[in-house]
Amino acid sequence: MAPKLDPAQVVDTALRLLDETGLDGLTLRRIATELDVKAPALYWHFANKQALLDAMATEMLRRMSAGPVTLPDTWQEALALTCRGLRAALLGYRDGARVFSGTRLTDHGHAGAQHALLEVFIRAGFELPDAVQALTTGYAYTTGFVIEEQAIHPVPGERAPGYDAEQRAAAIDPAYELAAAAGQDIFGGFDRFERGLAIIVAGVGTVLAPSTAPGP
Amino acid sequence: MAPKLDPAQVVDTALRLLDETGLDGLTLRRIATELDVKAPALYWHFANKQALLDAMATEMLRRMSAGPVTLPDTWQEALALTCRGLRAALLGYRDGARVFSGTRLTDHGHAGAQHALLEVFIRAGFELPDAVQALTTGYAYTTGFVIEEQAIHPVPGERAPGYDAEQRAAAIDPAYELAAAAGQDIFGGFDRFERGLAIIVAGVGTVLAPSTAPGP
DNA sequence: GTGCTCTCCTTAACGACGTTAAGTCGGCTG
DNA sequence: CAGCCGACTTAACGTCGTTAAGGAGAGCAC
Repeated sequence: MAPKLDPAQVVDTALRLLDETGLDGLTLRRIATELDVKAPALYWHFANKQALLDAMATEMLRRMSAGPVTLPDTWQEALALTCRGLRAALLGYRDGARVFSGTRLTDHGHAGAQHALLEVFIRAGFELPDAVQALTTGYAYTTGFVIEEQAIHPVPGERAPGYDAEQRAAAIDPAYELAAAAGQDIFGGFDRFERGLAIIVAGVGTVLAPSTAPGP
Repeated sequence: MAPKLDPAQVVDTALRLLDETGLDGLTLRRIATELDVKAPALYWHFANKQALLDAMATEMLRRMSAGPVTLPDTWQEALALTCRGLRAALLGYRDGARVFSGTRLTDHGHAGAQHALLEVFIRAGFELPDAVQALTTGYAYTTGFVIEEQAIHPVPGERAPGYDAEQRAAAIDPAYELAAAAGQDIFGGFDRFERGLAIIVAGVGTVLAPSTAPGP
């Protein structure tokens, strides 16, 4: 008999529901109902809920890597583009960063993209460990940033309660004016992500980059 | 009657249990049992479980800030020291980063430390928004790094299954040798955190730092 | 065509969780 | 002494992830 369910479709539906309900509201029963199936049916295709979450995270990344196949020539642009892409992929789903950081990837389909990216660095004269260091630093920054970002804006546009800058400033001991004023910048809207990214790219340039003259 | 429970003691016990059980195993019933009390008693002191988690995160930070009261003079050392301290605080508890990134702080006792830190930047000639940018970039990097770190090492020393470098290399398409080899560096033990921190400090230096000569 | 097996799903249920409602019981105040 | 209130217990609700047992239908054997 033609199976009513296939894993890819389950992941699809789960990702769609994630946007509606958030990670905490994403239950197996809800997913199953949406697929017109009872909850235990999911266990035929996934060992448990975590396995489904892993598959969801993998699919999120896959959709990101599916985008631009051509990388820029300079490692600076390649690194920045990758981090922007990762951020966009995580922001593309509600609680995307939390899902992503709580899972292990279930396949290595992203190895191709990773390889291509590393090649850009190698071609620029980086040693492999340095290239890896540059990448992982960018990844850590990006995931950390987006986790905080999504804690403030669970769904883009809305704003979680308790993150209001004025309210925060009022609660802080006035003696610490700097910390209070900082809230305006922390919660303010301008593009902190891009500036942080610029910091990291520049830092890689001074700490890790080989001499600008390519080797013989 | 002398209350059997006080909130600080509850937070204490919960943090201790967190190390034993991990975040997923940390239930209200378990915490209550440890305190020789029934679970609903906790609702007298905390509105719900999230409120307790918030208090735990706050206490984690408080213990961190309780440490070194004297900051270094240079912003470079101050930034690095703060990020190292944050990492140490998060690593100090099992799933510390996950607890921390999922919560909002319940008081602003850390405002003092934040103020002092910002002052170091201001004294070095930074504009406040730039100082905040430097800090938040370091924070995002640190939390992102530690979340990944604790996903691999749930409890320091042990290692979660599925994160073995050789196993990973074997699973990757051999055509992507760079990505496979990268695993050795990703999972390898040397100090990626410090190098990433150096990248960020250097990047702040080139992107944000004012001219080295202090203004009049 | 009957019977076997394998795949894929259902029904029923278990134990644990967060949380709420109602009750209890000591100590303090009038 | 009566009454209130703070702090906790007992009982229970609904939901969750997960497991066990069973059943319907397709494909093959003979």
